[in-house]
Amino acid sequence: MTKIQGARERARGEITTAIKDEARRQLAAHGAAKLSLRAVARELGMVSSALYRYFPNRDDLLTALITDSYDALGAAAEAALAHSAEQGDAHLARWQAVCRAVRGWALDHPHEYALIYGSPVPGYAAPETTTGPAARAALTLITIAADAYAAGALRVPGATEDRCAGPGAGFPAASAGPGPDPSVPLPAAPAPVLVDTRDLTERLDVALPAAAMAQLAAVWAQLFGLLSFELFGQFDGVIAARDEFFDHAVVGLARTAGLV
Amino acid sequence: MTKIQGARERARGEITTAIKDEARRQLAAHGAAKLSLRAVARELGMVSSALYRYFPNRDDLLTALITDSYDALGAAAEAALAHSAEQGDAHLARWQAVCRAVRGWALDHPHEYALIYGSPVPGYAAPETTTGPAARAALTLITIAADAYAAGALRVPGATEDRCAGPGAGFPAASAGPGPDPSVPLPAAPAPVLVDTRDLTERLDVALPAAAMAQLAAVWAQLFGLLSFELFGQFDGVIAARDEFFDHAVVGLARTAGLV
DNA sequence: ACTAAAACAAGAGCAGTGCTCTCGTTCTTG
DNA sequence: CAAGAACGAGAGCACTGCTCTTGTTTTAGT
Repeated sequence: MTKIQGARERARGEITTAIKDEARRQLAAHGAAKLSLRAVARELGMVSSALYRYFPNRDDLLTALITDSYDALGAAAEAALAHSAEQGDAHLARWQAVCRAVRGWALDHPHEYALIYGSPVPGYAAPETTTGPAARAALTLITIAADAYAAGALRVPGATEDRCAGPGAGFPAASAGPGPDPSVPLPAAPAPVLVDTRDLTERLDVALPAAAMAQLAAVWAQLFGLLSFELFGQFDGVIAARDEFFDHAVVGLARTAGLV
Repeated sequence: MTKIQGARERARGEITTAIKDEARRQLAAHGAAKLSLRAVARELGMVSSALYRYFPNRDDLLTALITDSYDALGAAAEAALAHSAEQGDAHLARWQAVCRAVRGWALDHPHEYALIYGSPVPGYAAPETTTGPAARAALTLITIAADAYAAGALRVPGATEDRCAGPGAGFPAASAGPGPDPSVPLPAAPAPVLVDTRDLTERLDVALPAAAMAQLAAVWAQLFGLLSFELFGQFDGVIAARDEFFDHAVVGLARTAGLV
């Protein structure tokens, strides 16, 4: 009972990737909304109906492209983190490296970025299978924060006694000056949010206080606000120095995340 | 030579708004990508070709909807600011009111939000006419920051000597504690960014340092990262307490903007 | 008040789309 | 080797955005 199902399955795999490749090409050329099954089939030298043997409908082809995009973004983020970590970069430098990698991938694949972080296609709802790859990129920043927390280099909101509540060496508490210094004791997220983020830390199995995870969730979303504004033309005629603007904003995000 | 061009022009205006209303209805029902000129015409009891007398093509109808959406969002933000200001709210409270109003509008009109802040339609480029209404909502937060700056209640990045460089009463400088307190002297944006934002302050005619405007631009984009994540389903299964999460993130944004 | 010109609604038509069904053919497997 | 599944090809349906033509209505100039 050799499970080697030979030429047919192999051909099916090849044709499936060929379809996705051509679809990605059309995506980059004409955008997601104009992605046409017929055009993909025409370009591949097959008839449109034959394509339905591989993808039951257009939305399923889009789903495949979406999961692939999430995976590609996650891989880029993980590669950046690995490279930065093996160079012995500090936490902030790793954070910047990952953010730059995410932006780099987005700039290189604007249509795929729009596919996963832009407006969802109308009737289409992303299936459960996309949540895993979607979390992959976010997990890189989360692990950086968790590493910083373990090293005692993460400011955790709401921690008043010991501002740096990591299990490692304590962070020296700054004696408050005479004036109001609103930035020192960061306000913690309200309780319902902490419930959500505590659940999140357990599901992701990361050693991080719920308050820190709440900051990370907000920062993660805000990062894509920057990217979407840049990619969707909202900064046109407003910000010209895109690289510098992004880098500066990223250290601000690191600050709100509690990173040094 | 009375310029009263009577019934015809009036009818044209009425039909134009009727078309846009029906298009908005279809937008909310089936999404932007499925907006069909034929369906709009059918619902209005006219033939599809007659619609082209009012909008030369589908994209121009979309453009009209986009400008209307920007205007509606801007009006909502301005109304919230006016209402908050006449109640004598502090700067932070006004900031929260405007952000809540923006989110409220977005939640009430998700498809219109996706139209203006989601992925752009493929071949379509927003014309110049959209930049004005697009800036309207942003201007409300900018004026709040400018008011705070005038009142000496805005932390300006890079201002080391007098941390609060407003023309009003000085902000008491906190004596730095023994430990590193990274949050007190906020790093200013790099020079090329400041060039952009200085130009922006001049064009918008607001009395605000370039460094503060750079923070505002980043914060403005980040605000829509939060909204897009919520509206586009990126928070599904992650954050359940949406209101509290948003409110908490908004005060964080106010902090990075320098608001108290 | 009459006429030329502009604006208009309607219909037919074109090229394209997603998707379904049927028809032979080819490959896999018991 | 034969039953059955998978496959490519084609026709066809209902729909789309858009163009062109036709005849009617309203406006504007004399």
